[in-house]
Amino acid sequence: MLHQVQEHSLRPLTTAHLAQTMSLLVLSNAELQEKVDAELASNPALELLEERRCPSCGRALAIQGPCPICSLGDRRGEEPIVFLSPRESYRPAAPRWEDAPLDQEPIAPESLAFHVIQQLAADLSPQERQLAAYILSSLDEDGFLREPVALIARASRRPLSQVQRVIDLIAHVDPPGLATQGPREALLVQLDSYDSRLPSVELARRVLRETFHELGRRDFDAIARKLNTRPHRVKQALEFIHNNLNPYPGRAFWGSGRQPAKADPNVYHTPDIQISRNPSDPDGPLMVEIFTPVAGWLRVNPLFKEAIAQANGNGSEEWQRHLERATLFVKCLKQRNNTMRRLMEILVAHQREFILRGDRYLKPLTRARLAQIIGVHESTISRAVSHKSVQLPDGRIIPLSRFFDRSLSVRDRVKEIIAQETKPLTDDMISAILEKEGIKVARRTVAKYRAMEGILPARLRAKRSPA
DNA sequence: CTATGGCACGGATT
DNA sequence: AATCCGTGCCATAG
Repeated sequence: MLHQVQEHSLRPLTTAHLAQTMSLLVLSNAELQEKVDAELASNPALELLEERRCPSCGRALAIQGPCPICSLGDRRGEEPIVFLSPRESYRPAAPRWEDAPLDQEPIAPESLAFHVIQQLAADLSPQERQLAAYILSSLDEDGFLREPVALIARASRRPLSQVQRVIDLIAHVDPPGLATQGPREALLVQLDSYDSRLPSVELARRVLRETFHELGRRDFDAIARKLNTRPHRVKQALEFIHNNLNPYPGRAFWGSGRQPAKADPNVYHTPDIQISRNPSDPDGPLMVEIFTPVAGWLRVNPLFKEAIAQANGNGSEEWQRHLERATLFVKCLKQRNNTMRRLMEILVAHQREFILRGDRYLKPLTRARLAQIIGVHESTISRAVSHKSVQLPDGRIIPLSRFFDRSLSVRDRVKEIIAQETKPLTDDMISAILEKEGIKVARRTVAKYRAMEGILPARLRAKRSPA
């Protein structure tokens, strides 16, 4: 029998509680959403309260108490502001282009389409610009072109080859992979910007072309068999894809959108957490929004509780079970939120430079160390970190685990060294340069970093091609 | 002969 | 206990 505890107690009540808290903690927001929906549907003791909005700014609130932004006052400094936030309030309205007329450019500045057209303008004839505008206006929320090319050709009365050419151009400019038919094609297009002489790149291409289905199930062995390679090479190739490519090119740009029906858990589409600058104080505290799966909030229905108390004992076993389950669920959610919140507070405070200035500034920090700081078990942090994605102020969506990437900053430096070289530097030389900067890495390791970033070895880099 | 990639080992991390 | 990661050694391509 559950007994009353204080509202903010973090102490687990029962082993069941502990187990469920853990199981909720690993879940990404999307996964949690399903769980909550299911629970809500099957348990009458659970009640979803209507969402509450901040009276002054209209922002939806996920917690009791005042709006975290409005009650900010004039907080300065670098301590991040971390708060929970119902996803709905953050989803910027997706651009609606479906009604865009063909004969004019219905393109607002700041929009994805504008961004693309800008890059393309010089290479397109006026005719083609119109066509591009039309194509861009037909993209779905993920940035994919679901409409068959032939249809577009007919609608716009242009030759198919021209339509295809424009699509290809669009696909190869900034958010690369835009206007393709789906994640697979998007990834393939993005692969084009890497050199096929790199083994991982070539294998990645084959994986996507020939074994996309198996890829979805992360079945390394099956892929390896089908492609006649070893599983560990497949793993490398997939790692490459995972680290360097984005299957939903449209999302990174305007941030978020509706969850695709079939979410690939290994891929980041819509973030679980969003970090942004405070618009009214860009150099001040960072705002960290941890999305919650429901708008409004969840609680045990007090009427239900009361009804049980009155019906005391007569055949209400099932109700009793519902009640306990609901109480537990709410409690676990609360604890999950709490853990996430504390995690992000420390993490963002510690990695502010990384968040604002880029990969180079990621400071080394292990999950174990963080666990020590917060005072929880390491496995708790591991769970909290896995399956989560974060959107940074610059719009990039990255896995939360990247905050713990030991080699990220060095890899970034390696990239820069190579970008600035006048003649190709060998791995040994790069290793030496790094050593002078106080970074001690073996030559072999430089080679690995290079490969991870999709950079060719020195001798194949002979010709520089300035953009 | 030199630069690089493959493999495997051992220590750290999860 | 399992996995990840940096590194050393060796084979090989250039």
